[in-house]
Amino acid sequence: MSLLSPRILIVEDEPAQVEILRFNMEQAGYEVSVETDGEKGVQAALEDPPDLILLDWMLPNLSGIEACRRLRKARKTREIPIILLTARSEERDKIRGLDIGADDYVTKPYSIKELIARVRSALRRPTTRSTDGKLVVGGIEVDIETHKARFDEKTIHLGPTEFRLLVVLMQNPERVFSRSQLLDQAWGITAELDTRTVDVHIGRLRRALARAGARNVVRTIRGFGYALESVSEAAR
Amino acid sequence: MSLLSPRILIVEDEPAQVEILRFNMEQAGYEVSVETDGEKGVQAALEDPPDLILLDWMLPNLSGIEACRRLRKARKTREIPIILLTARSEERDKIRGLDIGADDYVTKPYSIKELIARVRSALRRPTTRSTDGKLVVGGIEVDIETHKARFDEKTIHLGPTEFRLLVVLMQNPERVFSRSQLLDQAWGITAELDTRTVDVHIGRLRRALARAGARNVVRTIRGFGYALESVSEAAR
DNA sequence: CAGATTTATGACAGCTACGTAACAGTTTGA
DNA sequence: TCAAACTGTTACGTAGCTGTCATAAATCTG
Repeated sequence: MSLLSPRILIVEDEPAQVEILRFNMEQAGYEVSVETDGEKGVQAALEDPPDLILLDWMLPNLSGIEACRRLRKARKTREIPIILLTARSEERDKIRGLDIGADDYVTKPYSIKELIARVRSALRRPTTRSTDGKLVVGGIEVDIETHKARFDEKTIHLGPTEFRLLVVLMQNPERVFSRSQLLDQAWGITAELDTRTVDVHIGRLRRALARAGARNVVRTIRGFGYALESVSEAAR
Repeated sequence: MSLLSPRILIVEDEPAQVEILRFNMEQAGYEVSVETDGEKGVQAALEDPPDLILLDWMLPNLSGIEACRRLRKARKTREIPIILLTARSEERDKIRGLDIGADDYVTKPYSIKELIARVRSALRRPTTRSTDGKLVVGGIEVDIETHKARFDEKTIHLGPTEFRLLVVLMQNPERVFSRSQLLDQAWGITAELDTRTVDVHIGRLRRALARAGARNVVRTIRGFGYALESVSEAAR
């Protein structure tokens, strides 16, 4: 998910509806973009994938159902939660939407409160937003889902920041990260911290790893930053 | 279970709901039959026992709760998983639903995806209910049907909320849940509560577990949330 | 080698997230 | 009906995490 507020793409042709949706979603703290037909909606989603899509059922150019199907086919948009907006009179059709992979649907007239609740819930759903799975690099094992880190069967105890730092490094073993890049990825874009702070946390991470027996794992690249040693030179 | 696709009996009086449910269940690969009141529902289930029953709470003729009770009494239907569908305003009733022996409940408005997931999960349970209608993690045993929890032969006394919380955690041992996710799952997606409320209930759950001798079961992940420890790490 | 530059580390004050008790408002069950 | 049980919120103490700085150590440069 974006580090800032989640981005929602609204695909809806009726201007009045658009305004209602836009207003409420913005109120709820989301960043909103709008497309007014199915074709453009799919295009926009492919070019710059949002975190969630609110998709009207009846659309000019490309029906909601077809748009939905296309979004599910493309890799870039496959995982994005889609909530269908359908009118009551379109009852029968709307149902079919779920079959093609919408996450949820809401019937008009809908309660804004309910819609927001569903949006929030969809964004939180772990199944959609899964970077999970285990990361294994040079004897170190990190499981994001259970939030556990181990080396050689021994649990590595890490603070929140150290954990995020380790995850970032492990997602790209061997790759060199500058201090600013690490700040971006492990702290968030908005962090305005002294880059020296990274040093300190790298130090703390190293100590935690050492306590579990993993040494020489985080490599210092003088003048550039840090990287993870993917081949365990510690196992010597 | 039937040799062909599992058969689901839907007992629900609102036509719109029926259509949504029927369509989605058929899409998910189940064979569907429908009854529109409690009396007929029980009859149909007795005559030709389905593999699972989706039971609306508010029904003409015979309330969901009563239907549920009758289904649990009859030998032919005793083993059939029942999922209760309840509206949010009927919140407190739903709790009673679990007492009567429903396997699970879903509050409206529910996400279709979630409902399907629960149906699948209920059907996945082997027919040997004695072992698998129960959740067992690290010495703790929870029986959703009877609404009872035990640790080491000792009964754990839990309030309704604590019980739901424990069930959610036990359905995914080790997995880390954020406070919001726990609110979604144990309270419902429309719940608008302070996330700190979760802390308090976790505390209550811990105390209840401790009274039965189960310690260090609920792990705190600072900055993230909570998870269930599947292997007792009492050694600390 | 000396001086310059960069990194490692210990110390520390401030802060945040967590655990818990207390409480008032409800619900439940006898 | 009343007593007991349950719920969500608040307040407060505390452990542990965070970011900064000062200083030591390492590395580079000429």
